Amino acid sequence: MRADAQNAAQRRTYSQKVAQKQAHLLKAAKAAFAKNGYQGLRMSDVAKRAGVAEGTVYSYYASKDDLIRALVGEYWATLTADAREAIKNDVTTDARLTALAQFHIDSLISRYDMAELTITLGRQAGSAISFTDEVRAFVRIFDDIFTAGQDRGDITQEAELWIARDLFYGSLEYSARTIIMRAEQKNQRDLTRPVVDNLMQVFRLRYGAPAAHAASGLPALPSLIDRLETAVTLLESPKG
Amino acid sequence: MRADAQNAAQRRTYSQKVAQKQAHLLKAAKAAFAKNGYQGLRMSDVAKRAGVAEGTVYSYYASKDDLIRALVGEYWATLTADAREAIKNDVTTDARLTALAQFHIDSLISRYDMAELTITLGRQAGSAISFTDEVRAFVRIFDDIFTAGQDRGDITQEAELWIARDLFYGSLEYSARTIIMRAEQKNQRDLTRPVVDNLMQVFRLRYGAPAAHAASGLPALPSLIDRLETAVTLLESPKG
DNA sequence: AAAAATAATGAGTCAAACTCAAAACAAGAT
DNA sequence: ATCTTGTTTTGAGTTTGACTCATTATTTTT
Repeated sequence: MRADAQNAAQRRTYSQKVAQKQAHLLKAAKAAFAKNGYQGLRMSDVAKRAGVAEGTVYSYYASKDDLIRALVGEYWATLTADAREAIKNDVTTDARLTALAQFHIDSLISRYDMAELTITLGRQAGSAISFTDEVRAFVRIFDDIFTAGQDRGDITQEAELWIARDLFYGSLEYSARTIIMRAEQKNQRDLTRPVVDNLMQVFRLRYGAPAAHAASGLPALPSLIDRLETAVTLLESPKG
Repeated sequence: MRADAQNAAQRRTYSQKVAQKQAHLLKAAKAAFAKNGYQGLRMSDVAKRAGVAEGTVYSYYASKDDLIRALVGEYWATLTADAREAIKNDVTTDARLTALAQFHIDSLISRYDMAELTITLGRQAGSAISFTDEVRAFVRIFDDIFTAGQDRGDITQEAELWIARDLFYGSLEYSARTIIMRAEQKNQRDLTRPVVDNLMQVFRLRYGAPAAHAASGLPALPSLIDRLETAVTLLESPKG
């Protein structure tokens, strides 16, 4: 089996341990990467850790980048599963988004290198950024909650999904970076909480999630404003 | 002069063209980088473009990373100057933030590779992210507008600067990425505008910028809400 | 114009990704 | 069981490209 893992995985005859071997190599790569990062990862080290010759690694992954890409893909796949798990007990749109935000910023902080690599690898050869299916699957978690929220009437219809999504993930990622830079902090939850709170506050204000009132103590917009302004107009009119 | 540009620049005697030479090399590096990116940049290519031997490059920049770092630093320095230029005609907090947002997302789209590199380089050797002074100077533009806005009463006092900043830059950076991915678009302004509009809307809602009403047509919060609720309470009370 | 200090040069070193011909192995076929 | 054929593994060798350093060229000082 040379260089094309996809095809090999589908072949019926001969040893069918390809997937297993790949997973084994990936595990070795994971350890090697964790130790030294992307630049510091040596293919020879991966081979040694996996207990195979260097050439063998290349028959499963065509290049170092290919290997790292698989690593990143696996990371996102796990992340997606974990994120879905993390939000599954929450029923309201608001609570689900909050749980997702908290989960995401925590994950980012613990493995920021992965998020970074995701971006870096995308650009490598060609000029345009391209994400793997795994990343798309992760992003879809937000999309699902958001559009479901729209269907339920928790979220304003006029919202542009992609912009809301970028606001959500973008701010969390940036804040994760900021928090990592202030490395001293022991209890990082003290820093992530305000970030999540602020983001959710913003979401409630901008994208209106009436269902969330009780929990947040914030007024729902814009319905409340409409009610108030109507009332005030009456109050302020000569007639009284 | 060997490997330590800082010291050399301070020396009085001998040829004082060091800074000039460095700039010349940087220009060559810029061209080489623009063509092939970080991985694709060859030190030999830089030398050839600058019309010097490869060893000479190393006497001005100790390593490839060092050279790239200088490149990124110069990019941010220019960006900072341009950004300050772009906002200098706007006087209100709201208009200044809008101008900065629009400028930033446009810049990101035209040179996304630089923003990317900034993050990548930070992590390189050590484990913690570290930004250059140039990046800090750029970030400070937002901080200056924001704190000045707080002083003027345009922005709510309780706002946490760093969280607001991350929301601002984070969402813009993410959206820039999204827009780049949809490469077909000719007139990208059609895509950046809604992003900026949405972000500013969010900022007005969350951080309250009363000065912006007229322009946006949006009510200022929370002061308006307070006023309205007081009025409605009166209206709704038995007394009338 | 000789000596001293500094800078530029490029052939050479070295590390690490990647290749490939040969060896080892597995699965039928006889 | 043994042979044949197809598959996988191997690791010595190639290649690439960052980086070094003894030598040469240039500039400044005396």
